[in-house]
Amino acid sequence: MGRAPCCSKEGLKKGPWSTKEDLLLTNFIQQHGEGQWRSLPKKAGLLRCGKSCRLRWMNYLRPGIKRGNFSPEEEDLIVRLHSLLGNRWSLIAGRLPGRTDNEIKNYWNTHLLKKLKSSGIEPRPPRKIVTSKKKATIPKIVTSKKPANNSRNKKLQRKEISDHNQRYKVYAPKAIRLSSRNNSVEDIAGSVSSSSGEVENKGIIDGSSSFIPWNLYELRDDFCAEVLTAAGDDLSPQCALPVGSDDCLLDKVYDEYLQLLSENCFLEDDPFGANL
DNA sequence: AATGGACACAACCGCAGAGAA
DNA sequence: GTTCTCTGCGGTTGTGTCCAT
Repeated sequence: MGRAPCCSKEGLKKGPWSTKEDLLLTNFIQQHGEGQWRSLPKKAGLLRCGKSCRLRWMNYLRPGIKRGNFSPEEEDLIVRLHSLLGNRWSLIAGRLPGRTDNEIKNYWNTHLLKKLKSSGIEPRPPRKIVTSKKKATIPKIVTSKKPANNSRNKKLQRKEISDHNQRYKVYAPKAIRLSSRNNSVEDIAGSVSSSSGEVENKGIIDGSSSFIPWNLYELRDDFCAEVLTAAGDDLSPQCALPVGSDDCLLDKVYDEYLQLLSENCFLEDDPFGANL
């Protein structure tokens, strides 16, 4: 059974938002609050899909969104958190006051990755598992930055990737949903631990062998989760810093993080052995 | 001035978890 | 237990801008 589309796409506007649309959305949310995204566009008089409205609000219009250049402290924190958490952008964003996951993700992909690579650092790639215990090389499907702009090609490409993934059982950590409904750090730690266990049983392909500062890329997720849990570090957004909070909070997070690392992430010797 | 490639970032897409029906 | 809707996530794409030629 196919999934119903989030909304009827017919007659809906796509692409960049106009000032007028922004105003309509902002006014509506100020009056009625967030939520009910599906019905919101109609009520607010917008020709947009609810998903698009939500994204626009969350990433751009929401009060307290900090825009512009990332400070060196923020950069550093992102790199460190990424080394611990991987591409869990929402978690990382939760520790950076006023920054959105989308912004951090973009910044990582466009600036930080290059920066790290130019310094000879190869951030840990997404971890993959294989069914065979023997380590294998997974051929990569490379998608060009600007693929042919036709839907048939896109479909073919997706099918290709899907087939590829099925064949090689690419392990991509699931996104952990961060809502008011769930996601205590135990949930996160649990999910990380369990997935790591699976990885351990089935073997790991670890493409990262470059030197990484702070030794963090050598950490295994489960250990990191334990470290964070043991330190009482709740990575859930409930505990995240409020958007638009005082800048000194960033320093606080940073200090807290450094302290955490100094207490737990010594890693002079690899505590996990060399069998990763 | 025109052009084309690289880059940056906003926005879109598909997937999946959670809860309601 | 099943299906559906809402919501949130990460990955990917589209497009505007910059810059070198």
